[in-house]
Amino acid sequence: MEKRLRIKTILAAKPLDREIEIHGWLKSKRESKGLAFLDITDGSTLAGLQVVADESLSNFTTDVARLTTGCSVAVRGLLVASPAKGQEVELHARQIRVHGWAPPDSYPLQKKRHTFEFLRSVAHLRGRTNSLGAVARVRSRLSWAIHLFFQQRGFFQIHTPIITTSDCEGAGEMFTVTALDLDRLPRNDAGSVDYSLDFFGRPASLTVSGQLEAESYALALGNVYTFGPTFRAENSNTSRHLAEFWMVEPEMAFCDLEDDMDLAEEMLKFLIADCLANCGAEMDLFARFIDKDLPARLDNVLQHPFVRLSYTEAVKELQNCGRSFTFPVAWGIDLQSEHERYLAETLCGRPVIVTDYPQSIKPFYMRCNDDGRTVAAMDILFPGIGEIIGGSQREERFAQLKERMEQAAIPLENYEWYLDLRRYGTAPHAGFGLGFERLIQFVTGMGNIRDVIPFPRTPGSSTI
RNA sequence: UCCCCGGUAGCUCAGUCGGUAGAGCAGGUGGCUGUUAACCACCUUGUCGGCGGUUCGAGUCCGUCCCGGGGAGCCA
Repeated sequence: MEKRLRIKTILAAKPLDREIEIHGWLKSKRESKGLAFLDITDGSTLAGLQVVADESLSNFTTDVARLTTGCSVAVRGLLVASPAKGQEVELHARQIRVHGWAPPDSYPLQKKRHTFEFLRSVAHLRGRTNSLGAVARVRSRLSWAIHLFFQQRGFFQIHTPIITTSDCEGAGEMFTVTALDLDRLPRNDAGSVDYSLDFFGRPASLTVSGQLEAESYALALGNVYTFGPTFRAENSNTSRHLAEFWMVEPEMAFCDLEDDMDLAEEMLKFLIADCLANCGAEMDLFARFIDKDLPARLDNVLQHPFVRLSYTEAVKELQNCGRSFTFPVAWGIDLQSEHERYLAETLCGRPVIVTDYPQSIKPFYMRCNDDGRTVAAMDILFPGIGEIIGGSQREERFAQLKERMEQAAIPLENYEWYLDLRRYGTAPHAGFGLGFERLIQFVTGMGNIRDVIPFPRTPGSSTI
């Protein structure tokens, strides 16, 4: 007898008229006289397996009749073709053992639709629902597909540090990491905290980006990528922001902005296509229950080249489109959500890459263009979700980089190592950052980023 | 952080002009040899987010705080 067969395997192989054993959770139960139909899922796939139980089971009245949604069971029986509509095969139980009960007066999940808002309050259980389980499987697949994409192309994964002692990485508020006793902080003569007594002998934080460290290894191994957690202490309360999220950051030596954009576009299309090919059941669920337009929107991304337009062109389009925006458009301003939405959704109707932003609104490490007022930056804007990728060609020229850092008041003493990359064997290089959860949002159609990560961290909220 | 909306049974929600609490689902009991969100009958379930105020009377009106959602800013 086959033990511990997973339902995904059973539904694919359909080992008919064989005795098998499954383990899973009861999704729903339907009873007639002396007969019960149990829908069992084990998490391996969206679909459940129908188990047919009758009174000949020794524990039919003592156990089987008392089963409710959420109970975990082991079922041993014969897999047969189903005589009724709705499923191809079913398992005729010869033995049912209860692993664990789920008292219905306290178990929060019911045989009905719950709001995502409610499910967030039971984050430790919500993976058992169809939709959140599907999100978890898609997330896992996308994670794997990211490694596939880069490894197939000869990129090396670099584990950049989670704890950083760079004062400023130019990407938002940081979480402090300390081993000091916060109730009894050591002070120096000036009255400020004496970090020389802290664990690292200097201030430390959680990383807001692995880019700078990735640059170091790009200038050693050529093509590298990072994929790990990232932390921002911004007080952002939106459906697109987390305090802890996962970011993918490729970095390539001997690579310009054009190559960077090509890679980003190829990667996004690869990831979407991979998900459609390998998570069919989950994608069908999202199309049915989450967003009816999802298949068309994904197909639209796959079928067309992304529109590429410079910031200067984008500003002209926005000024001449005849719309009045809440934030007026002028060359030099940062594009607002309403502007980005117009570009991606109305003007182009597909992903747009906006390039060559004004130097004044972008970080110091982006490469200055020959015009002296723009930098070789690119943002990829997706319809419905906004910025999903931000990238640039990096400033590889020592003098120009040092000047930009001084202008931006970056403490050079902490970045000598970064300047060394330009002092010794510098090379043109470029990279970008992809917000992993935003990608999952786009692929699944899920509206709130808190529902595409198992245990979301947001301002004022990190239950579990 | 700002703007808007919301918080009523385990869940999803209704609750009129201020007059004393409702439905569906879930759960329980019974019925039905094959159900598919099973069905039929009956039954159970309340700190109306907290505190304060107005009123003869507050789920309803006012103030305030807490929590959640949507949007904005910032970003990925």
